Amino acid sequence: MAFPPHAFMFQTLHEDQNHFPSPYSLLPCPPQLFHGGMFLHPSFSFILIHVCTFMMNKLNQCVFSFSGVGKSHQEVHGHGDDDEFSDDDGSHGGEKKKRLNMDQVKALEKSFELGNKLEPGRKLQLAKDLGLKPRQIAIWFQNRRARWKNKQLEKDYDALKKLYQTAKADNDALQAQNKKLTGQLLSLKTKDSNETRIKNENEGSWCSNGSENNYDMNLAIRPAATMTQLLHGSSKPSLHCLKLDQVVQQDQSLACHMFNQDGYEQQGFWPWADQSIKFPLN
DNA sequence: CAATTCCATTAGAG
DNA sequence: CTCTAATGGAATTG
Repeated sequence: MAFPPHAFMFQTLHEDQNHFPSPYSLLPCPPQLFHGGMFLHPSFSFILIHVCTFMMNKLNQCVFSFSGVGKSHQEVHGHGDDDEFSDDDGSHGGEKKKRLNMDQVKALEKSFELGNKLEPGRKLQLAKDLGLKPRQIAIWFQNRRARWKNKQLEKDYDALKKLYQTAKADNDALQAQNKKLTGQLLSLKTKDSNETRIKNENEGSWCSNGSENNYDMNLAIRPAATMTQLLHGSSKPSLHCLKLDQVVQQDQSLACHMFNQDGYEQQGFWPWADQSIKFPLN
């Protein structure tokens, strides 16, 4: 069998729903019971449904209760209820889809607020109170849960969007600050190198004079280079012999290490975070 | 394993 | 068009 008999029967009916009432709202028993699980020729199914529909229309005029009907496909899939085939809402054979009225929706909404899961007892009570089939109550709750979930997703999305925008604004501010500080650093280095050159021209090479006094003095007037030494833990006098481009290169790499590629400060990079080390900017 | 719920989808009403 | 009642298969639950 290429497809289940039930599916075939439903398809046959579904395509003709303009002419015939919805099969599941009419069948007094599940499709399987009509053909006992055997494949039916389309025309045979068709005739059976006609007969069934006719019988149901007749039956719908009477009071009936199917308490002893066997488990249907619908029931297995939660689509069946004990009064599945009653016509409590006054519609005729389910030929037209009918929207629930305001009072029914109000009552269902109220019940949904109490709990979005529908217990069997509540389902039956609601169905009785609102003049609907229990199946309709179950479907309404199912669809209502789906709507609630969609709303919730939208809310979550909005909340995440706000968080992102806040984080982005913070990041932009930090990037701007980073750029500003890098600029300041660069100007300090330029100033420093100019002063060093002038000093060298006036006094000759201080590199040959390795006295501690000179070293201390240079610490005071070469903040950028000094910072590099402090951060790299180097106090060797030989550093003083660095050429200008070497100093710039070193401090540029320092600036790069201070922040990662995204402009975020590298955690644990700043040594003075714990030791309150300060260095002169001017 | 039966009942229930979820999910994607269809189709009718407005 | 949108909204929602309804379907049916898959997944979950007890």
